[in-house]
Amino acid sequence: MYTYAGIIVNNSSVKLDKIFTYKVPEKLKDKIKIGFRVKVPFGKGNKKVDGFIVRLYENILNDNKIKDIIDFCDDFPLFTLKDLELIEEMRKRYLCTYLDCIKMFVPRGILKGMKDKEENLVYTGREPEKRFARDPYRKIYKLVEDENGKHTKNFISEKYDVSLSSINTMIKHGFLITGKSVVGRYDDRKYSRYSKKILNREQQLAVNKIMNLDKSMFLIHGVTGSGKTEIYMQLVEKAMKDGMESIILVPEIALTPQMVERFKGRFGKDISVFHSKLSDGERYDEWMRVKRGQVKVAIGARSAIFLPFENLGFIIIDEEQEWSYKSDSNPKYNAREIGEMKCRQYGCKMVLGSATPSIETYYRCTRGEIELVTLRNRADGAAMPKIRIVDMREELVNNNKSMFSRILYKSICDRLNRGEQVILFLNRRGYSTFVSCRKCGYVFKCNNCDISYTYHHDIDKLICHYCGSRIDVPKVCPKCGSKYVKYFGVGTEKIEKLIKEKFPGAKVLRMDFDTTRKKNSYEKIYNTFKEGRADILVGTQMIAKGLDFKNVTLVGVIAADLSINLPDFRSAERTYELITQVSGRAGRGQKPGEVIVQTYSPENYSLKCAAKNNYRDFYNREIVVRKNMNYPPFSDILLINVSSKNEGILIKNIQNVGIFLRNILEKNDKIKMLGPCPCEISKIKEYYRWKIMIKGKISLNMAQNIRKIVYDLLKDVYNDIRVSIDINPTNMM
DNA sequence: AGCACGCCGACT
DNA sequence: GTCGGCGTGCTC
Repeated sequence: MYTYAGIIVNNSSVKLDKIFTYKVPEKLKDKIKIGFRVKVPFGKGNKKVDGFIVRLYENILNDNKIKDIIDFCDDFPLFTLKDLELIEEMRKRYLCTYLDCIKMFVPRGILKGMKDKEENLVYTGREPEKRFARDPYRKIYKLVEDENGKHTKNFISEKYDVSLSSINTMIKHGFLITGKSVVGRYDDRKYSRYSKKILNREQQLAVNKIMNLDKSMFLIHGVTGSGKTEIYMQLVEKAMKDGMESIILVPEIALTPQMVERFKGRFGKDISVFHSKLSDGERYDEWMRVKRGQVKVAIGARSAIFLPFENLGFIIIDEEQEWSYKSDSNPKYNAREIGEMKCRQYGCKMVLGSATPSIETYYRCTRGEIELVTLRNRADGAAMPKIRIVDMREELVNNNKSMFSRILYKSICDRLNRGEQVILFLNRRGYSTFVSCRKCGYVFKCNNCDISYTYHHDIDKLICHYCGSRIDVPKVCPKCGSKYVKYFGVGTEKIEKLIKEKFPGAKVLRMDFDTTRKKNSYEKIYNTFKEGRADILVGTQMIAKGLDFKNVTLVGVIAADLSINLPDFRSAERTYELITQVSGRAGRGQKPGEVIVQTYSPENYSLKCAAKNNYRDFYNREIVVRKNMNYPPFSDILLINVSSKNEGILIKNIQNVGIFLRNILEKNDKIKMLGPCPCEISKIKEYYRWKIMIKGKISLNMAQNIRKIVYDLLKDVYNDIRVSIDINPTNMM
């Protein structure tokens, strides 16, 4: 019998991140368990707040000051003992609060007091008689009889165009009966069957290896189009036959209708789909379906890793290198790492898949921690596209100052003549990426951010891509008054315009943040291009992944240098990935594909290796760089970011934190501290930003200490300074 | 985070 | 002599 319980209060303050002890009243004693949400009196006013049970004690040392739990909030615990283990581990590892972690395991709907959705459904009663034995009553009675207890009266009235008042009359006389029942909020429309495919030899070997080898982690390294999805599906199916459940994680962007269709088409009602567009209610329902054991498979973005399965067989993470698996708000978890923790807990297998694995994961393969499974061929036997690197410096020498190399220009002409489609990729939206004065060099910058304005031609305004502020285009330089205001740098909008000028006969579409803002505009552009109603698609990052157009035979990368030159140790890895991914958009049908990559640094090894489609070569070069520079996977990086509207207070305090940390870290020669220094983007939305980077083998304890020091030193300026501490962030800026 | 306590100035 | 300003500190 437990008499006392340790509780985490539902209040997100860092200062309340501790376990409070409460007394369990007699009436709850026999039912109390870890994971229950309870109502407790809290604070001087004994305000009723929610709390989560994380400890149970038979006795405690002294119980003065201790208050009683009022009651349970739900009739079942919201998380299990295993979940609690994970919560504790996450709190340590991701340097956040208990509550931050607990919230990942509990759908928001429950905390908001949502319940199952109930509706008054209509059933048949006794048959209409006497003056009611005629239409419309008989007709309505028949309609209801056909789908007894399936619909609400409003639905019937709308669908079959009968009057609501007739239905009400029938209910009044007992010809129809209404009854409350629980209805799902999830979409239960039927999907056309997506039938099982026969695996080729390579795929079959992969499935066998994963099923039979006594290892828990696997990486499927397969070229784009090698049929990884079918492998996942067959693994999941095998697990289902053994009564085991599976989670499949995909990057948010990949949760396209096509992907969902495939999985629903194969697994029907047994699968639950999670994506960021679900409402709280839909999310709640899907979570409950998992909790009640009604679904065996879930596919979703990173947060789906927390679904309450209890009998896991597989955790599958597609495109494992994707940064979107790492959360950028607390808890700053990486779903890959959570997957690994769950694997240990449940003894299940984890399967990572990628055409361009992260350096960290591949390194672990070479060390035998993860079993490598390689797929060398495309499932349908199609050839990989040919990638050509074009040196833009030579174009300049040959007096070609345009954005298009001669070969790209000629290739586009070819495709247009043959009626094939072209994709042009440029990772920058807008028209001109900066505007400056030719006389004094003044660059137009946003007042709220340390970012130059981007000129957008279609609305004829300057826009800040960080805070969204927009201003009219100045006619004269605000600094020197000259009229020589000029536009530099090229974005997708300008590429679209240039293409229209150079190829007046071609139909051009643009897909970027600006053209897909409206609902369904993404699908619209996608379908227009897919159905061949356009010849050239210009786009940003957005078009790099997943899109499958059979008639695209040419992909042009306008400026590969953009991603090469980012101030981030992962820029080479990202460049390799990007080039490989955009290349994957070419030649997906019968006709072979070609890729043209324009750059000013053609000797760059990530480009060269991507062009040869040789991941091993790339990895071997990159891992040496990481080793020499002591970057992950050979070290951890702890990034402390602080921001404030008050630059003076910010600098003074971060300098102080810097001095303290340096003092402590100096003793450890395995750890290096860089900064404090302003971030690359030193101001966003009126907030000045500074950072401290700590690099080396950082133990959990060390990280915990650093966090404590930072929070202690900043506790008096808590209202003025925002702090973020991130272990192994994806974005170094 | 929120709330109470507490110690100062302005006002009935 | 009281009302209310927000600085300080605690919450089982």
